[in-house]
Amino acid sequence: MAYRKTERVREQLADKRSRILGAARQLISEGGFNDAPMTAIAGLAGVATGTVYRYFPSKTDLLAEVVRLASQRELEVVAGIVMTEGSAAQRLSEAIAAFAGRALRGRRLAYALVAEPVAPEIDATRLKYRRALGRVFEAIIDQGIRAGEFPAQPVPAAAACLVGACIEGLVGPLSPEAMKVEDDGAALVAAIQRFCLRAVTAHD
Amino acid sequence: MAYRKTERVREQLADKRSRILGAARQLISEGGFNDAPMTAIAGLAGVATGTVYRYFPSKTDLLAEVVRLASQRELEVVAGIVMTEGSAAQRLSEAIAAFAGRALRGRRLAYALVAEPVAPEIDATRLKYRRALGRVFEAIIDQGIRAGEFPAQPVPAAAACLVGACIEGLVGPLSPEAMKVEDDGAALVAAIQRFCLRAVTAHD
DNA sequence: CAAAGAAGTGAACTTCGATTCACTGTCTCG
DNA sequence: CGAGACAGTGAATCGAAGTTCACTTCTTTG
Repeated sequence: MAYRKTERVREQLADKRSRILGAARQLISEGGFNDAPMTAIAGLAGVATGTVYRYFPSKTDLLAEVVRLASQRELEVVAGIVMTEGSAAQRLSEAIAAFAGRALRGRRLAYALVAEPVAPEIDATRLKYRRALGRVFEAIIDQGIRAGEFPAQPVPAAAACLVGACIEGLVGPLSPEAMKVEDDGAALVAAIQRFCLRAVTAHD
Repeated sequence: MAYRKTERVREQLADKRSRILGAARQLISEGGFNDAPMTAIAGLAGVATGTVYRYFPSKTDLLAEVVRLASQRELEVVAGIVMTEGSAAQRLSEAIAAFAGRALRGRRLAYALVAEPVAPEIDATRLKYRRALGRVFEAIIDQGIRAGEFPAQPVPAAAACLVGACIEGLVGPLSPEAMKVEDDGAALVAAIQRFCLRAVTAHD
């Protein structure tokens, strides 16, 4: 009589959930948040609109989850680098290269993740990610100062500036309008890298 | 028979136009774009909703004009500094201080101007302003390099990084959530200033 | 297999704010 | 003044999503 979910069903549900998330992510990657209405997401995922609401209480929740997952991934990559061996300068350099490089590869999504207009509630998730990225930079700067590699400096402010320099250095090329020009990604990343290193390593 | 606008009428019209712009600007300054629906703008300006459409073809146009005017003003201040006497480093320092200081004073508006979620069309206007700010920085860096003050460096990238550093260094404190904490504005501006100067003046 | 419970459906509903427009008020000029 | 033209009004309209829900389809269990 009672209906117990079997393991197979449980998997199908999890599957469908990630299909929906994947569809949303793809639409956002291609056309930004504006090109991801519920009907389109549902359509791409191969389910009816109503079904989406069995998995996510609202569109905001769904989008926030997409942002959270994508951001989390980026953060992990950068944070992983902080833990490696090497001088602070080296690791900072690598972290920036990783962040910028990945952003350049997945341009549209990166733009949505860091810069595109969205609802405040989703923006909060995005902001959290920025802060986390900031903390990663803070950690490296802190280590650099203590190791005598970097001069003393206000760490949170410097970290925020680093985040900003990376993002804006990319948002120019990232922004939808500018995306037509196929610029030299490697050179751009290198320029940003050097800019950031000079900023934290130089003495006033 | 014909109806020629007299000078007085012409003035009244221009007046009403700027009253509407002012109302929109005020609402945006207080609560961001979301707190500025047409009815509220019209109400604050003391006209009917329909009247607004005699002055602006659409809400987008109205908001874009507000952004344009506000941005223009900021740009003028910064650009004015480039033209003054003094070393490139000095002027860069002053330009940053002016930009950051003004932004900190008019926080909510500054946030709306640089970071708040908006319609793509308005975003384009905002982007234009960022680019213009970038060009100002480019000019200073260029002069610094030619004067031998700064080392050679990719100028557009460096300028973009400067813009980003300034904005992000502020958006942390600017963002609506963080606005409760009353931090030390002067210290923050000083930190950003030094960060930026180190970045452009130091040798690799 | 039949019943019960869960998942899926998508058309209809709701909301919300931009935009319109038929009408009224105001001004210029002969 | 009176006609013609412009300005102002705000309730009604419209459009665009997000969300709901009565109904269908599928899955499990006795």
